[in-house]
Amino acid sequence: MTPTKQRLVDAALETLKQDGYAGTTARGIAGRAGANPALIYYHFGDITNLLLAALDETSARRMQRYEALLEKTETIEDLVQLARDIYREDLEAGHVTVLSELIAGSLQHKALGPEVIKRLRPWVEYTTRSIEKVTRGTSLETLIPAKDVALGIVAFYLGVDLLHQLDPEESPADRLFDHASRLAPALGFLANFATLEEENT
Amino acid sequence: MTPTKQRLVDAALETLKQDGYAGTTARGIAGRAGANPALIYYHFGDITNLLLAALDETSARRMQRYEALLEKTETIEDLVQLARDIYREDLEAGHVTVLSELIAGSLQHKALGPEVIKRLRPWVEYTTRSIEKVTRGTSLETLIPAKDVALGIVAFYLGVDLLHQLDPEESPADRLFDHASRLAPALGFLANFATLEEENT
Amino acid sequence: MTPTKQRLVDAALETLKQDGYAGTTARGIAGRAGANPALIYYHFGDITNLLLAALDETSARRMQRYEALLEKTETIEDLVQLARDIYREDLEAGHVTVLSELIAGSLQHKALGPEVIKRLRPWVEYTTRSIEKVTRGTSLETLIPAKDVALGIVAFYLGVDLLHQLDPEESPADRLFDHASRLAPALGFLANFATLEEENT
Amino acid sequence: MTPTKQRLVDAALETLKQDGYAGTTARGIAGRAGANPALIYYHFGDITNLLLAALDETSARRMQRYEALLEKTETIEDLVQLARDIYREDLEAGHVTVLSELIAGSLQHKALGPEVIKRLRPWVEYTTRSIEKVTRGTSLETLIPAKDVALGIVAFYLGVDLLHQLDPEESPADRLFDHASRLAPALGFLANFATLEEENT
DNA sequence: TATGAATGAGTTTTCATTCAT
DNA sequence: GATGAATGAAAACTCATTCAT
Repeated sequence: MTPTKQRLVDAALETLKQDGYAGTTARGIAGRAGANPALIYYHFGDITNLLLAALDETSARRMQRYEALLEKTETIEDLVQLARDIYREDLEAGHVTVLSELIAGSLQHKALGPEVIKRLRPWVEYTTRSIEKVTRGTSLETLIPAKDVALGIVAFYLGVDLLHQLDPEESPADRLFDHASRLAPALGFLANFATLEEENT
Repeated sequence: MTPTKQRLVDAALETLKQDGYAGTTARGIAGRAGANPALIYYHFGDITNLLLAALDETSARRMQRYEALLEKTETIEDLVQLARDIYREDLEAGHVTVLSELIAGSLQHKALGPEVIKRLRPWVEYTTRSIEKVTRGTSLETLIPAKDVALGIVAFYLGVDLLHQLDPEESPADRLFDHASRLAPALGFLANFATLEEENT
Repeated sequence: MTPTKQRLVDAALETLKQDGYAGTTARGIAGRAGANPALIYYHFGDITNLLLAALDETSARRMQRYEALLEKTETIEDLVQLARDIYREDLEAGHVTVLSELIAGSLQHKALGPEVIKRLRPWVEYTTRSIEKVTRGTSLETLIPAKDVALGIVAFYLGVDLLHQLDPEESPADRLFDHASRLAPALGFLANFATLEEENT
Repeated sequence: MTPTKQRLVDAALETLKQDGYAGTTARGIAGRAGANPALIYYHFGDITNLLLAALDETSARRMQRYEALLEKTETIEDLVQLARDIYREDLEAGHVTVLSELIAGSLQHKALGPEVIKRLRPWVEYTTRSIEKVTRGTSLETLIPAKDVALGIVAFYLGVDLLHQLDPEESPADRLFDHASRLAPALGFLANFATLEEENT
């Protein structure tokens, strides 16, 4: 990847984070990249392609990093910690904002939707795998399908990020993670109870 | 409110739902309302004001309706049902989409943010009250502050709506509500257990 | 028609004549009309629509005038004179240039072709009628179908105009009309001869 | 001529035929040639030069071929047949389209005009020679100057091609050539008659 | 209240062309 | 000879907004 192409990708990410999808223009991106707007079309064909390339890049980088973190995750307590680490990093870096802005924008630019879906799928799978890993062999495994929980968690991340865009002070996530950490051990107990319940049914 | 104003408000909501914040233009709204674009400026000053007026209206209507539903909500099981009813109605009517698009758009139009916050607050309060109502007197009351849970639930709704905009087929919420219904009774038990835990700490 | 709309139409015609299809731009037209380029889109939707509106107008004006001339045309000699009068007027006013440039441009803008065809048809019909009028009842009537000759004449006009665009000095038409005037009486004779020929076959 | 230059020339012709002058761009030509756009400037200086080189080439090829055909042309009937053969070949190969598009484009690019005139002249001369050859010694020789007729025929070819660009189905030429074949013998007779006429004047 | 016309700044995108390699 | 990157100008078109009526 040419240095200029890279700068355009970085600038596109930055612009999405700062100005949102509706505020992301070729001029804005090129300006931030210190490049000529025409280069966007030379390198990417159109703006949407650049935005998707940017999403690809940020996704690949994060996935690589988070796969490493998943390696070391074994227990539910670990998982809560992993979720919290990822949350912090993503929020600060604005990764989820890029995603939520592209989703919001996909109403206007219908072609965007399917492309974003493609790029969201690995994250749902990652989350599913994470859940399966720590619940495997425990009774939690049968309580709720990991994939459903995963989708719920992804939705939750997106929503929290929206709230954070709106009001960085009022972000509920930190406190919720505190509570989750506290309750994680109990979750194991609930699992057993739930299993008994089901057996009694 | 004159009929024209009303038509503009309705058209603004419809446009936000269909085309997203980035695709919402004066012409588009006026066209849908069968009105002259200049009327937007005559009646609302600018587009943003119209969008906020639209958010006000849809919020007021829903709040009135949902307050009534809350009246009849007494138990956790009722609450799960209430959550599910609201979710269905909101999703189908696109109420949450209006909100999430305005939040996404608030990155571009910075003045939008504070105004949206103001209009989001009643919903967090409503959710808080709902939780408090069904947990009052139970040990759940002390487990997690209702307001934190409420913010989490609002975030979850926003996120689910984003996913639904993206791919209406893959919406996770229905299945999650099923699981929640099933687990609601267990939640009561967890509450007691958690309380014991805390007493033991 | 608004004065501004009219000025845009006139400016579009003028621009097509002076700068050709490839040199016809929104700015150019608006500049000549002393109007804001955005008005083209306000009034006509896009440039192509304006060009077609211009073609409509110039066609309507000419058709009205030339119908009047046709009224007084009775003999072959009259017809040659009519052809010459129309040729002079069209060439000087650039009417045919508008047409030939739009035809040339229709290779680039494929949607243009069918629209131009529609607007060319009345001229072929006019020419056919003219020929039929002066040959009706004579043996020329059976010699060559009037419609074929008409299409040939339209083609000839277009070609002459192209040559005239290229080199106004070398235009062949004036001399050819002289020859035609001289030979017109002979044409009557040829007609009879041809008929005899056919009868002998 | 290097293979690349040749490919650029061929691609330029093809682009003119397919997309017209207004649709002919450096990228388009280079793309069709499988070459880098910069090569156009390396080899030809600018686009216009390439287009003229292309016109030169196609002209030279056709002229060589058509000179051979002229060798065998002796009578008026032969000439009508020659005209028809050339017409068919040119129309199918798009040779005349190249010419008419360049003429149409010369309104925009004023420098194009004189260059195209230069390259058109040999065709007028070729046509003049053709007419002179078959009329030499006959009374037709004095009827209309061959050069005037030649210009008229060239104009007609250009016009027919324009109509053919517009609507390949409605092309009038085939039928007109049929009529011309039929009437060619009569033309000889007209010639004599005309001569007598002139003598009587 | 309502409208049609108008505007200026902005949008995405394309273009011919240049240049370092 | 050939290439990929780059550029500045200009293209078509859109937008929020204003204003006279």
